[in-house]
Amino acid sequence: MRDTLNRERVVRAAMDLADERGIESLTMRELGRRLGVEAASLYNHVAGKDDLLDGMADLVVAEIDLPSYGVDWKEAMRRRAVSAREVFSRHPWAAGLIDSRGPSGPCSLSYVDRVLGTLLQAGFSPGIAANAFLALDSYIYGFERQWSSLSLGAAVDTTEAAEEVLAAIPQGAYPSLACVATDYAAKPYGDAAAFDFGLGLILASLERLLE
Amino acid sequence: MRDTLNRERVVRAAMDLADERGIESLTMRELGRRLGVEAASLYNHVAGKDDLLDGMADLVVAEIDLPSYGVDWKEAMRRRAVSAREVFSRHPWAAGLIDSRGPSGPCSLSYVDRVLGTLLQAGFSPGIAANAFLALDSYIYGFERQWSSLSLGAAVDTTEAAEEVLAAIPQGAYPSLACVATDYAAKPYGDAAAFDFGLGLILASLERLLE
DNA sequence: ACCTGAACACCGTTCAAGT
DNA sequence: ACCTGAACACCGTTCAAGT
Repeated sequence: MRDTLNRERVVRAAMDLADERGIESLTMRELGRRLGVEAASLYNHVAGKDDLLDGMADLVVAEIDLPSYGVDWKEAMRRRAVSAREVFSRHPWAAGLIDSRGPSGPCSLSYVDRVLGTLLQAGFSPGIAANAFLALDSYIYGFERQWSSLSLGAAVDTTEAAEEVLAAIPQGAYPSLACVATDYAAKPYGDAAAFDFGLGLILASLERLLE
Repeated sequence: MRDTLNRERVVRAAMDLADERGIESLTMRELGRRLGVEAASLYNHVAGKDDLLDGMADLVVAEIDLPSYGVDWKEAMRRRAVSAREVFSRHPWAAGLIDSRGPSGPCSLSYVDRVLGTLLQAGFSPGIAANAFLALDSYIYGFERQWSSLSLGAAVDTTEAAEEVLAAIPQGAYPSLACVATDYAAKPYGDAAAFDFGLGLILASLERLLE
């Protein structure tokens, strides 16, 4: 259909398919169907499914805002963390895909270099910079998957989700969980706010390390 | 073979298979082969592959040491975090499996309840306890996958890994990455030490929140 | 140069038939 | 009660054949 197929269009279509129907629905055959072509034709533009997944991972990393060298290190780390979380929220399959494949693509490498560069420039030693990077990315990559695994399935708003939890709990069992869920139902918050809380904890401690 | 098959044995064998050959090698047919039985026979003990994966997730959570109520909250959080990381290191497929399925099993629920209970008892408000829990678990669940995605593939010791990185980098590109890798090659550290660093950052900030 | 059709080895799952 | 054999609808991938 419309113009001829190429690698870029194939990878983009794969990302859309994964976004809409989940990564487990991403199938060479289904992707071909969506592009109006047989599955076998995709092999003219992509070496195989592995290559397709590599392409998706690299395009996702490219969506994350890189820290610009000018700004304060803490603000730079905050911005790129927030940007990464938004990307992982748009593409729930992305975090798992990236860290099952390692930072191989050129986008990933310059991402790593920029983050480490910002930390070194701020005055962290190479060893601490590496550790700080790992701590931040562990949190960043872990957060969205943790968040979405907690908010159970189909609940429309977050208060409803908390009430679902409460309803599913046997009376009296899990009192602390019930207490927290009740509190949450009264004043719910979103994933952006929750993410900021944990991010602030890590950044505050890093700042103290610098003094 | 040896005795008759049952759900427990099937789930354990699935975990062993996933540990040894990767979660993507876990196949009903391969699992049957390993148990000396046709794939179809497994359906006598397990409702399907989804049920099998649920069983694996629950057994993994059961391997994590629960905090005992007696000890100081910070020490309790540290212990359960270290225990969880060890479990995820033994079972690299576990973190992804658990947070793609949500905390449904009874083991997961008492795990959540105990952690929240410890935080509430320490004096955190329900809202802060929930946020602290989420921050800690995002880090814990994210760490091992991040770590193993960084240490590229086949390097025997960690120094060798760093040298591999350096060799793969085009001369002069990625200077900060090269700097950190060189430093790491001189004095490498293990995953346990790296995990402790980030964990300490989060716990220290939480402690300050309590004052 | 790109696409199709058919094939191959592999999945998860069901079900009648055996013991 | 548990297992087998065969079948079904689905995978990823290859390759000769078409245009």
